[in-house]
Amino acid sequence: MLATLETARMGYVPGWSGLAQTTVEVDLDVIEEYLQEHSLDIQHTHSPPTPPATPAQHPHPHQHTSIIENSWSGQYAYEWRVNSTSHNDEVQEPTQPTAWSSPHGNQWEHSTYTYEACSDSDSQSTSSLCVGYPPSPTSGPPVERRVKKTSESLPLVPLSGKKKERLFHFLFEMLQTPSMRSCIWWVQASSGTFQFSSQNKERLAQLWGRRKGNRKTMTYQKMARALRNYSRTGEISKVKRKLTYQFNERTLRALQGGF
DNA sequence: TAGGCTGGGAGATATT
DNA sequence: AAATATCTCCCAGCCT
Repeated sequence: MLATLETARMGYVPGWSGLAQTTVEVDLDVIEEYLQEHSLDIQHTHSPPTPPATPAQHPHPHQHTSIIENSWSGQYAYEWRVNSTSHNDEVQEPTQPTAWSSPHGNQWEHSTYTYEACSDSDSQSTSSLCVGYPPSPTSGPPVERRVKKTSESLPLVPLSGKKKERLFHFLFEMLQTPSMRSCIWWVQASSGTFQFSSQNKERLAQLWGRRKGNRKTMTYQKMARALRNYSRTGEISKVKRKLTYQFNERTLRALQGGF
């Protein structure tokens, strides 16, 4: 378990490279149960790597696999260290799970939980993004809007006290999680453009709500409202394309750890 | 018509 | 304790 935690926070989980192209469905009940019972414990149930498959041809819709849960200890300010310099355009190559560290050498803990695979018809293009990776540069340049407080609010530097995980952290983490690609994926990783699955966006929202410990169910609509608030700070902007948003450059760099 | 987008605004909670 | 930040929640209206 410790080894798993260690490898997770080091940005590597065995078996991930093979999971990268698996389209899965999040079983939120399992996640919820897990989160309730093992908020910090590790449960790494990893499925054998499966060959790339589009949702339509997904062979094992209930296959178990693992994703990373950032339990967000909140003890220290954070700084992302994501190996991102090799981002491909259009497609996010299977990458290592997000890992971040505090300036004190502490790193956010990750735990893994099990969930079941899912299919998403809407993400076919998407999943093909994952497997065949058709380009989707049509999203065009980000829409610049409103006043920006920009990255003043971005925790690039050590902060004192505790910090809660923010939505864009969560989204970035999900984007780094290959098995979440049925819910969210990079349209153009190099530009920070990402898209939600119209079919699984609610699942992702629910996952966010549960991570935050909300009493009521989080919905995509509410999550999107929070995303729109980011347009005021400039951290994320809406792209003129359905369910598509874009991290601004500084936010993306900060998340990637590249300056 | 449905699904998605937008923005106002009040309220809750965490952080400074 | 007060101010501020960051959502959360609901709503109405618009767009495609």
